[in-house]
Amino acid sequence: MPAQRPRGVSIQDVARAAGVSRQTVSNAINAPHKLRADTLERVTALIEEMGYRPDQSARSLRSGTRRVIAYTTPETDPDNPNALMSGFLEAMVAAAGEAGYRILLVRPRPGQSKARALEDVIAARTADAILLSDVLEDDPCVDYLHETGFPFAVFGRTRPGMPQAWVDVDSAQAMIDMVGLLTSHGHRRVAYLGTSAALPWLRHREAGFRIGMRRFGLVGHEAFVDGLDEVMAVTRDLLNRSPRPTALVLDDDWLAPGAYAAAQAEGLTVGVDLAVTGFNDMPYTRLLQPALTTVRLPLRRIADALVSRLLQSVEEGTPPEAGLLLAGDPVLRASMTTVA
Amino acid sequence: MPAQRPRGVSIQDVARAAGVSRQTVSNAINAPHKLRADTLERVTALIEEMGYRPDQSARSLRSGTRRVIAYTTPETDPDNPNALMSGFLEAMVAAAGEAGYRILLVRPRPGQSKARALEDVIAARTADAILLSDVLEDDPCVDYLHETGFPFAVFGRTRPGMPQAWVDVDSAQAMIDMVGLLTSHGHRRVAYLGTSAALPWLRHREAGFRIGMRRFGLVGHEAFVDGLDEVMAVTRDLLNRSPRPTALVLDDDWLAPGAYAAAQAEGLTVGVDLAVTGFNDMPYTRLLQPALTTVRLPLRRIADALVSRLLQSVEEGTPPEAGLLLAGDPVLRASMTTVA
DNA sequence: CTAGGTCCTGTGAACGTTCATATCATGCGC
DNA sequence: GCGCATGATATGAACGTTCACAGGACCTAG
Repeated sequence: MPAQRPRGVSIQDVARAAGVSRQTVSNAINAPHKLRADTLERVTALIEEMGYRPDQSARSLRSGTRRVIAYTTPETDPDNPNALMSGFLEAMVAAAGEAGYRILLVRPRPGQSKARALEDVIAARTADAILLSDVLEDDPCVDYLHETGFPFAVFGRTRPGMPQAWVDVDSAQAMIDMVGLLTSHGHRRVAYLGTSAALPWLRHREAGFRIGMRRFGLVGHEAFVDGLDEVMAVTRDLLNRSPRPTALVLDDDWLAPGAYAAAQAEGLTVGVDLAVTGFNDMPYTRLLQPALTTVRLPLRRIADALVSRLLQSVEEGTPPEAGLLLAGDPVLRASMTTVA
Repeated sequence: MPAQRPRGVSIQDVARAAGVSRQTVSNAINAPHKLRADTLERVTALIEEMGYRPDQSARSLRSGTRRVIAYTTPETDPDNPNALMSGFLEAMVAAAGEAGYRILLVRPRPGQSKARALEDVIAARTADAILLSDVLEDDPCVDYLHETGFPFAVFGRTRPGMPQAWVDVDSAQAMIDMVGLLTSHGHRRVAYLGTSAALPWLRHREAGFRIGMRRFGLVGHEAFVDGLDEVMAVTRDLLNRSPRPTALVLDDDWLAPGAYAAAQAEGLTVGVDLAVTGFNDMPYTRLLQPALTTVRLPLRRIADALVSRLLQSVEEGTPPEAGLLLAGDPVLRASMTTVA
């Protein structure tokens, strides 16, 4: 038998203690301007003293608002761990917190689809809005949320027919900028090592690289790996193509340790004979020797934008008109080199 | 003015449609055995068809149970990013989910103490239980939760006077085992590179290393670094002490990239001339060249144990009698060497 | 002194569920 | 056929809050 946990201080208790009505106490919290200064002070003092906080469930039931954002955590692939998630969540918790919202982590039960898990969240009125990340081009979750009209936002992008409630990094531009950065350091022969997974953001980076190469008139090759094991071999091969590259652009930081080792195996010293750049600014990139030049995602700005879009959808009932692209910040570290 | 979101299907709607009472619908969900087979079938079919889910707030308000575990996310120090958090959270979400609970992320508002944030959670009846991690020896949060008697559990350890509702990795034993592993690979001279931060788990690892060294009769030196910048210099110095070590034990994976570079600077090849071991099995350790031998934390078992302890506290009202130490799994990778 | 406004505060109802309990039907033994 | 137990379903109340509105105090102008 579950132990009966004593209920806490209720609004009625405070009202009685203060000699006012429930509504007055409620107003002290939700609409302080409606109270006379002395009453307000007396009531708030008592609220503080008695440790009263409105019961979240009761408040939600009555007002219909939960002050909760549900986030469906993406399944992490052990082969390509989403080390980003930690930082992204951190930023989201902070941004949501400042707006008075909390993040609830939701995961489909075993055998349950992600869309079904969202259906539960909506039907059980667990959250006011839903946050998605790592969505694919034709993600069924987006379609489902679009149909229901439930407020949501996406870290990533949604396709044209869908609500444009998304915020993303301008990966293509960041790559163009990275090529520009290499150009300004004298590089002319730049190779690209990518991941072959069919993820939209990887394709954006690839496209950006190509645009940058054309724009700055550089030459180079591209190669793609399918898993960790291939990194060494493919990178060594890439470094041996002619013209031999002076810089190696990676589409993700996770390729860096392998690339460093491949360079060393080829007798090249990263940061001296070869420049290497990454993408994402994962925590460990600063630990590498030499530290990796990469693109930092503006996680806090992304989170702020997502929260403001979510709140707009919740409060006004209309999703944002257009997506928002935020610039990535290139971080120059020791893996960059200058070519005479 | 906030748009009025239409309320969803209520228990009354289903009851009317099925021609039964509210209570019967409620029983179909919460106590199916109380219904006659045909009624149950009819009602559940209708529940499914109408997409009815009990309103979480109403249910919580009435029953007093939220099915939510609050987790106060530790502040991540940018200098020592807690890459572990991602994996731990993942495991917690999964473990809690299987028990029908969800994880709510809570963070103190700016200028608010962590204990105060917990007070809010408890007073507002936002969660049934609280999960803490990264607690220090005399963490005020633990004292506070102890006083209030609110159900909680800790990833880490609590000091003797406190409720022993904790689960932790037996870091000391893992270090002893690691020294044993090195011994079995023929190592006799082993150096220890630690982090000087005053964190309990680091001290457990250090103590374990010393016990292991004594037990296996090995010799070696210890050195500690205070920040990233010192790793190179301190490691090189350590490698030059006499007797020159054949293995280097790190107290955390994050030291590995620097240690690798230091070894290289000393003309040593990790995985050939020098064995290096880490702790935590962070995602990037597999990417290093050579891949790092390290200690994997049994995150899923930790999460399961934490959830079962939390539920015990919630349902029976009494915290567990004693803490639980789980063994870490040594992961043998290419950074290990064999000494003749 | 009173009408009419402006604040401020109080009261009943409602949100959707589950608890406690009542009612009803059914089956069984005698 | 009757009393009684058993199991299935229904009813009223309660959880703690906020909404909508009613009421009261106070002030000012006529």
